[in-house]
Amino acid sequence: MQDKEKNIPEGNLEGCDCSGESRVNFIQAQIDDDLKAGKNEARVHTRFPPEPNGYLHIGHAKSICLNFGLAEIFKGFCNLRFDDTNPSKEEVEYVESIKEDVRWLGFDWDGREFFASDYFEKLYAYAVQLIKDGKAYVCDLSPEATREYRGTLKEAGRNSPYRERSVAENLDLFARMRAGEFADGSRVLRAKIDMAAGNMNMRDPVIYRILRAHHHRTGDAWCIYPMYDFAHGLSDAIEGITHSICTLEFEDHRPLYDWFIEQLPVPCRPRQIEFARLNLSYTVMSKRKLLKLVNDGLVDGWDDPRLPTLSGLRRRGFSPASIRNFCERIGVAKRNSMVDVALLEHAVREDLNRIASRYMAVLQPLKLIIDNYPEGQVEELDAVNHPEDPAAGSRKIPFARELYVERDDFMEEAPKKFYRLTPGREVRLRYAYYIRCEWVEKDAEGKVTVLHCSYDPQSRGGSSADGRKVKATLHWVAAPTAVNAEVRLYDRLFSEPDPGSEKDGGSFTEKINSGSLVVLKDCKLEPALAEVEAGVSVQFERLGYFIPDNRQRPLSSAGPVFNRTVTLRDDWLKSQSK
RNA sequence: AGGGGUGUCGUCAAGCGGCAAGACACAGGCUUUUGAUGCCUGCAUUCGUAGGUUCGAAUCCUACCGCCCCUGCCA
Repeated sequence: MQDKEKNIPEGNLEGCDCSGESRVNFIQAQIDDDLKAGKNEARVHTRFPPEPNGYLHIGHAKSICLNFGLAEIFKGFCNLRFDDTNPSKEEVEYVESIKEDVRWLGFDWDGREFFASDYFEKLYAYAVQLIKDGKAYVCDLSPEATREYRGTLKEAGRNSPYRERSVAENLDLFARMRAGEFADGSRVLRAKIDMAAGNMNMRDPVIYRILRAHHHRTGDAWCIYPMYDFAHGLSDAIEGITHSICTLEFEDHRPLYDWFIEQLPVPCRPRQIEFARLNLSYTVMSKRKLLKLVNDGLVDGWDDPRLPTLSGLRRRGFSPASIRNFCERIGVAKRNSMVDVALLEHAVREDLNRIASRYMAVLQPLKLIIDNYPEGQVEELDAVNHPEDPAAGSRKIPFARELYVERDDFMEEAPKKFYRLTPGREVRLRYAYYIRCEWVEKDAEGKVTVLHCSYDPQSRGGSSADGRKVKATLHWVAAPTAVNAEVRLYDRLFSEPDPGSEKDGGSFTEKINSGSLVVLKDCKLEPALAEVEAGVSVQFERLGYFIPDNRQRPLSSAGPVFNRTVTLRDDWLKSQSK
């Protein structure tokens, strides 16, 4: 480890958080090599290049953290560039949501906001240059014919009959394509490379197609649009990008990426490096599947708290820091893998445990009456807001003769390991008193409706005068001052680790976890919870982390609505399910 | 005539010829007015398999096996 640190160039040590706990990933190692070789003036400039055709998800977060992180580590820059070369799928709504999500995650592109469409004119000029150099030609083959001529994975393709058109004719035809003289799909501009290449991407790839669609930025100025392979690398070059980080499926495109850069007089020679995209267990990540869930009404929009979209995670209560930490921990490599959601859950708990104030809320209320407590009396008890952070201060909570406690905290016939409330047993009400269950009221079906208890006035605050111990501490809410609320309990959207795999035949929508959303309407909150501001995570003691739903109208008379981000770890529950 | 990748603990992931980091998960224990948090302990004699080179191999060589990606005028 000592030796390793010595190998890091002086200038990069500062600001590099490879000071011991985290190590360089393979991309950082490759960038180090490029820096040592003095490539691109020893600059590091990356970019995050989303196509504005959908919402960002946690897989994008991995890429965002990687690209912006690399720029920070190497003291370079990271651009935000929208890859908007296909107007038939892209919309402004998406560019806005993408910007909001990147900002929310905590990254700042500092004005370096670009669009591939900004370069349409330059890209067109590059294409003309290729034609002049005899490296591109206009092809009249239909889409079907093009496919047929391309050959198969095992057989070489055949040259297009239009491959040997003269430069003059190609120039004329390409200009007329732009001028709108030809129908959509009737002609394309193709790079002249090698129809026998083992790599399909090199079999004279299409670089411009005719497409009459309204573009969100250029309007109807163009009826021809560049393809990804042509536009992406050249946009990188135009922006002075040094390292173009993308996912594994583009590995096969790298020779083409390099080919365009080599053929044209570009200002910079970026290097494409691929890494494995993120797969998370118990969820789906593909845009197609997410879109289906949204369109089929299987979830409540793109920001449904069960979705791995950044807007969904935000609504669910995941903090930006927890997502960044998660992305840090999963690492970056080239092997396909599936990360356990438990790691994401761990990351939120870790962050929220640190920052969330504690409150008491009863989700499934069971009435509890303290028979020896003065009728009509209400007193204020002190409660700390955060047991590990004195600076968080304390608050008063009202206590009264009638309370609500959690249904799960009482069992008439308790198993040996259950040490919460049961007839005859004494437990502590957090920050309040020791109470003992004396008897229970039941309804006609035998369901317990009210717990009658006695309390020890000497135990005010939660500790007894004689020092006797009690095994359990329960959370509670005073009935007279309880705030009614709706609480939504979220769980993993799918019941299988890899719902996206189609190996078992079934559609992923059949694997939806029917218990992924449970809505509780008669929850009782301590008064202070009515004041929690939007976007602020809190802990309901002994239950989990919650956040006010961000779609609820502020003045709703129905009372607050909270979303459960994640439960607290629960060894008792765990031991029960075994 | 195919091309490109990749195989290290249940899940991620370091490792780059000198004797298998770390995290999550899991299992125990201590502390605790949250069965939370925190703390401690355990958890790969072995690196897809088989050969070879070497004093020494997860690291080098050879062969085999598995898995992923590629035949959009999508990105």
